[in-house]
Amino acid sequence: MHESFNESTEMYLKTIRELSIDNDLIAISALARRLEVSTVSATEMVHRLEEHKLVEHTPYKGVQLTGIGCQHAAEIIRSHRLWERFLADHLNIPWARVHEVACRLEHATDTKLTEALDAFLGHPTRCPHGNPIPQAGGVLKTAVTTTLNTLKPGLTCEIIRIHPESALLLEYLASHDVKPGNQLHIDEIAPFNGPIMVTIGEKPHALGQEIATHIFVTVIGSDA
Amino acid sequence: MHESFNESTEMYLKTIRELSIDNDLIAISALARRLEVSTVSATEMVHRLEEHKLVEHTPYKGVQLTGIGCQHAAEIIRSHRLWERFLADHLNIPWARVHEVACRLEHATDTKLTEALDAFLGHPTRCPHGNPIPQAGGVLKTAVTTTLNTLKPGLTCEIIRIHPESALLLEYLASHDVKPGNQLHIDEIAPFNGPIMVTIGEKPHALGQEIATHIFVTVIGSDA
DNA sequence: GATATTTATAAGGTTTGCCTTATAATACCT
DNA sequence: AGGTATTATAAGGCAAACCTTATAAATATC
Repeated sequence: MHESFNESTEMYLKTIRELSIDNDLIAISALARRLEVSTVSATEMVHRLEEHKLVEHTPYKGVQLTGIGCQHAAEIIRSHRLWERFLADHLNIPWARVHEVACRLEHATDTKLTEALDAFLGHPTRCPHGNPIPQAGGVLKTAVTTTLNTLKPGLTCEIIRIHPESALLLEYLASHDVKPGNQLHIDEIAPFNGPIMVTIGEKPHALGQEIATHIFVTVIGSDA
Repeated sequence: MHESFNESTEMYLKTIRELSIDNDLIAISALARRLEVSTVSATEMVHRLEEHKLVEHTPYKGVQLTGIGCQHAAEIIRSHRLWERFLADHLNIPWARVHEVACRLEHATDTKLTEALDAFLGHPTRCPHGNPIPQAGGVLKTAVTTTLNTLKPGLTCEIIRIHPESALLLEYLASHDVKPGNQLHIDEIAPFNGPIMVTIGEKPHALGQEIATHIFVTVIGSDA
């Protein structure tokens, strides 16, 4: 039970796990999009991963992680989120930046290091962006949340997590006070997939529909 | 002024700097040996580095770092040694292991992260193996030391640093109490490049000549 | 100065992960 | 059922860093 596969392999495993809810099938096209490679390249790589028994590919349907693949993906995500905590809490690196730094560190991190880091941090349960940190065994507990794009005006919510994360997205959200723990009121939703007008801490913000799919919240009240 | 070159490039730069005292010429064969690649591959790579103005190659003589190359090497070594301090002091990873872990982390570390880490650690000056941590500008101060293999029996020394480091070497040294700060008495030196018999904290140890070249000490006393 | 050793170069190969373009197979929709 | 869109495969290529084997050039040694 040692370390890492190579970085590319790890990125695929991690991305598949990030994109799938409950280990459902992920379209290779979606995977390719997120990894910023061509679908041909992604297909090729998926074949390689399949040979290593890390994923299963159902042609024309999608990919999903095998047990080993899933376990390994969890380890990468675990180390990623622990690093994020360290970077944010101890090195004072800005909330929006820790993600991309952790993206690099995660591939240089073996199990022993991950566990040492976890102990140092006092076994945190969530990353700075609100996402749960898988446990050493790969188990992950997710709170019941909704994405902002599914809600109606008049509701007040607490921001719980941002997912999936990306450097650009986090930078944008940080500049609009969209961070876990903050309260948000849905003022209005413009028609034709227009922006969602919200208030966060007295300040109004307009959030696009696509961005809203990354914002997980729990409803805590209603105007009515 | 951004980040890293690729890992391979960084390994070459770092190794050249580690092997050279005072930026003197390093034989490509020595470089190849340390990097565990063929001399042909090392030569090839040196040409590539030369094109990027990171090294200068004098045929049949050796390589040396250019200003930029040297600066970059210093940054890698800086981050390496800072990581070692973090791993040893905060994560309680064993003295002999931190080197190889840091070897991976260093390539995932940019200048901002390095500086944040430096501040967190309180600007340490030496790694756990006694080697000086280059300053942000690349400046490095080395204490006046001798390697153990150059000394005569009857001398008492303080172990100052282990250099160059490698996982195997450190593991061996750790098991023989050869660590910076410890005192060492040279009991006897066997003929024909035989082992150096020493006493460290009441316990006798036999150290090979090659190993002795990695042990830097200062003489603090003599039997006579 | 001749020989042995070290160093450099040339030629051809491998692996990994990516690319593009083109075509074939399947799925989805009306 | 037919047409469009998606997905898969085939073919050919590229760059980086390695490899081996063979030969040539420079240096070191006797």
